[in-house]
Amino acid sequence: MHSAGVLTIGEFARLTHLSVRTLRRYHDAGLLEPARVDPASGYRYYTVEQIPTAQVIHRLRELDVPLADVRRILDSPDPQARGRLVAEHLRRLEAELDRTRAAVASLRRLLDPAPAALDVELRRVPATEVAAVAAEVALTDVLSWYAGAVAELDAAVPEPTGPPGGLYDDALFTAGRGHVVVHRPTAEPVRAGRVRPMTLPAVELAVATHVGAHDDIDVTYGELGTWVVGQTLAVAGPVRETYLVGPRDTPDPAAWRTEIGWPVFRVG
Amino acid sequence: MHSAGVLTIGEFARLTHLSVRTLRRYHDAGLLEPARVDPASGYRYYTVEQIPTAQVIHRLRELDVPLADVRRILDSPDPQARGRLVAEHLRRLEAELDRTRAAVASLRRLLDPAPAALDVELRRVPATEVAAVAAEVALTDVLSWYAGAVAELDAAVPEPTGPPGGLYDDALFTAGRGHVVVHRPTAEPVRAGRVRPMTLPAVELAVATHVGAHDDIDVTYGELGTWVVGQTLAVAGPVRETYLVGPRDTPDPAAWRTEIGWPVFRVG
DNA sequence: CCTCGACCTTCCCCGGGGGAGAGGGTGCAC
DNA sequence: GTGCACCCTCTCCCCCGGGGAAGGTCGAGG
Repeated sequence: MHSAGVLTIGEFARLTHLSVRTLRRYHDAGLLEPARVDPASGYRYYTVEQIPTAQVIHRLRELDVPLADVRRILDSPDPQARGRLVAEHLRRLEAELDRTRAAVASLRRLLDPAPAALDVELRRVPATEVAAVAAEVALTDVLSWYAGAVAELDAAVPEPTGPPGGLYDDALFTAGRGHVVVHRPTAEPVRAGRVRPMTLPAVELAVATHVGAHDDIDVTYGELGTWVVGQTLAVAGPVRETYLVGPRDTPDPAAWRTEIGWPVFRVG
Repeated sequence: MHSAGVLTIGEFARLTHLSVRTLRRYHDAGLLEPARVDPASGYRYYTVEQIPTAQVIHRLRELDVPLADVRRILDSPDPQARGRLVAEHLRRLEAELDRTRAAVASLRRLLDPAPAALDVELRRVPATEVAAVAAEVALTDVLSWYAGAVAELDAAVPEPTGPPGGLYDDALFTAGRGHVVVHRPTAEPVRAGRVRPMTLPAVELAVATHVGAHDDIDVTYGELGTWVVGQTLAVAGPVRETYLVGPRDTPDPAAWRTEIGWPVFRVG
């Protein structure tokens, strides 16, 4: 069984620096079909022409591309489609890198004692008429969903009477998905596309303003919660955020200001 | 049960944006002990003072720090020790980022058609006397092990008669760990520390030279293997690498030259 | 023919959770 | 008193990309 260019799985493994185990798995997953499988013995035979494919798979796996996506990339017929899929994964890597950087920065701030006290205000808010887009959203999708919803909202609301805001169900954070509303206050009811008129009920809010990008926002949530509990109050979602200064206003995250309003009620 | 500052697990989850499930898991793992556990009901009670700890854990998990390491970080008493552990993880992240960058660059090269043909030479090599450091090494540790071994070797060998080289067992790549030897040719036997005299046996080698950093080296291995198979030869490890130009010579990876010699034998 | 290595399949394990469901206790409002 | 939201424990199963081991079969060489 040594015709020229035909390799057993072990030889192929040595030439590609993949393990035999991994090659079998790639076969089962439909990623790298052996050139021939002996029907009697089940032996897998590979050819040298498959080495470059194996190397591409190897690189994609080093980039943590899931096997299913690797298959899609390899199956896409023309190089352009392939390039698009790869580029999309690279964008995903970039985004993850941004998140990592943000977590590192936030961790440094958490470990350095940052005693800056938070201003918290108790505010009674009347019922408000808004134009809103609402949906059940997963936590991982909330940023992209928000981008689309706010764009549609901006297009539909000609003269908003205040900055945009959002309502976030507790379950979004504790269960990973929940009801989310993005809204802008309006004088007239607006109904277009996904946009619907909506009345935000009157509530009593504990309000604090978060300064900076949102990577740290749970810290402000924690401080706000600490204050609320210290006042013998309790929180009762959904929480309201108001984007006083956001990416629409300035590209510098350090200048962003987000008002967090947590509905409270008295305990005991 | 609503004394000021004491929270049920659900309330604590809302304040920290962690799931109830995860908080229970962190308790079981000894990461975040509730301030009080009711012996009758088993209810976990947390205090607002624990919020910052929960946030640090959250950040570390965002950085993929394993729970066991998170525990070590939290358990380390003084802030300096903590900072060291965190810094160590950040270094690990940096290293991974480097690997990711290398994989991206290599992937681009693989997807662009790079037809540059490889020069392969069949060479009969006589037995050679060398000074060597050998060990059983895991693939993940090979770079750091190599750095230490080559430093010791350089210190022990006053007048090497050629560039440094390495021997790598097949199992290193296919099983993740294997026998590795780093050596330099010498006129006189050298024995110091881990350094031992050794005779490299005479073999017939298929030799190719890899140009550039080692992130791509498996591509050259694949091309060399393709050539060998095309000559109706077969490879038989361990493979030999000779570092003609390496990091010791120039910091520019593009100028590095690594000779790869694969022992071959005739088939059929 | 026998042995040995290479190959085959199948099953369990890892980590850090998510999800579901059973079976029961707790605390608060109506 | 009753409903209901919340909490408890416990048990299984799932995700992913492998690693490892068990036990069987194949092929080549002496």
